[in-house]
Amino acid sequence: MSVETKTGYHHGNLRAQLVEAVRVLLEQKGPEGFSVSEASRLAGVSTAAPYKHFKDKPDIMRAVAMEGMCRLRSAMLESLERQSHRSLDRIIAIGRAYIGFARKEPGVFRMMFGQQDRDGVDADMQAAGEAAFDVLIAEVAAYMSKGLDDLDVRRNAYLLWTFVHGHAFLEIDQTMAPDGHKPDETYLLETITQRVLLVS
Amino acid sequence: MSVETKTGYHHGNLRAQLVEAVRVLLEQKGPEGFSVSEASRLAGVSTAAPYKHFKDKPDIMRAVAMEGMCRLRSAMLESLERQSHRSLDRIIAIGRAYIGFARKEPGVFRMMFGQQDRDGVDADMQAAGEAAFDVLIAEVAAYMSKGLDDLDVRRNAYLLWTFVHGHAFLEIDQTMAPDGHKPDETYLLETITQRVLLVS
DNA sequence: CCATGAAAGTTAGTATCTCTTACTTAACAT
DNA sequence: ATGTTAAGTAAGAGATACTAACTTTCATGG
Repeated sequence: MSVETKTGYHHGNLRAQLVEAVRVLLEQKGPEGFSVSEASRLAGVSTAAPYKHFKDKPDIMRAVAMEGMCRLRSAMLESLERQSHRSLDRIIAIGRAYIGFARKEPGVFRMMFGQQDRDGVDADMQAAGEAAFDVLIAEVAAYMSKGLDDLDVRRNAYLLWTFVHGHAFLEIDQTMAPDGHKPDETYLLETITQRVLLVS
Repeated sequence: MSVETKTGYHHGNLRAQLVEAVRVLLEQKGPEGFSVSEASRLAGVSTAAPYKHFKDKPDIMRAVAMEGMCRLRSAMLESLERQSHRSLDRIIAIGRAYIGFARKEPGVFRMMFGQQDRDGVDADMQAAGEAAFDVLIAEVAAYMSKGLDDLDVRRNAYLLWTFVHGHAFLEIDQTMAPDGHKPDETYLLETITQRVLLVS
């Protein structure tokens, strides 16, 4: 968790530690509020050192986003372990994991999605995003007893995803009223899951 | 549309023109890719001039976001003009306007939501966001023949909003597959509107 | 066991950016 | 006319992103 400082001349672990430092700063100060220099100081190296591992600042941000997307997928998978086979609860659990991640690391979460730099998204990032989405697809397919490529499976999974994604964003950007107007999250998850999966 | 340059010593319209210049640059180069200096040059003034109108860079971004939120609300309202009274199509039209705005100005759209700077969102921004949401609330209330503060109205409106918001984001961040997997938008809007409003 | 090449640091420096200070211009109210 | 003040400018401090050129360390083959 803490950012360990280096020992000798060679750091040995700088790349990973920079990503971690940037992650921490991103959450603390927001996307505009921190610098590569600051991350370097946190890691205990000179301000030029990062450029041995990354092309430029966006390249670092991409690495942070990428690592976040992998962790999101892991969290989604993990949430399934405590759920019984083929119940709606499995899908709700995925939604909770997704929203939980956004709440815990809003800075990284936003970075994971707002990334494209000129003509579209990085291919690796897109693959990672699809891998996370595939976790949901698999559960929806299992619940509906249909194949992974079935059109209704993909449609329903996408509907569920848009809902959870939208709620996660509205939750971390507090554009909604301070709370008074916002429905209970459990109610939301159960309702939307039912309306998407039980009606069709 | 174009950024007119100033005439005399006093610009006369600098504040508005800076907001416009930043808006253009934001769409062209992304949130990290432009500077206040650049916007100043676009407007034909010195790089110090903006600070007569804005406290700092985040203050400018806030103004851009604010102006965007007002335009979004206008677009939502406008979309209703062509719809007959009390039909589901009115709600679909609002969704289309919302998604259309995001697609047309993804940079501003992201800025409108990812704004909070330390302890929450600017109060004005929050009010503007709620004003936009209120357009949807009013239509849902009318469709359901219930009051604006009815719990079911607010729940359903929020469900619809999360869906459209999530879809808008996934659309502009192209985290999904290039198109192949993405369901048709008209299908999505109609389906979700029906499942939220017809089932309950 | 040593030489050598590459990986991964460093220092120093450039161009640019944000924002401040002190000064200047012009518009307007009285 | 004149004084006040809003809204510009110029100059500069401090920080940043990134590059170039140099240095240290490690790993590896002869």
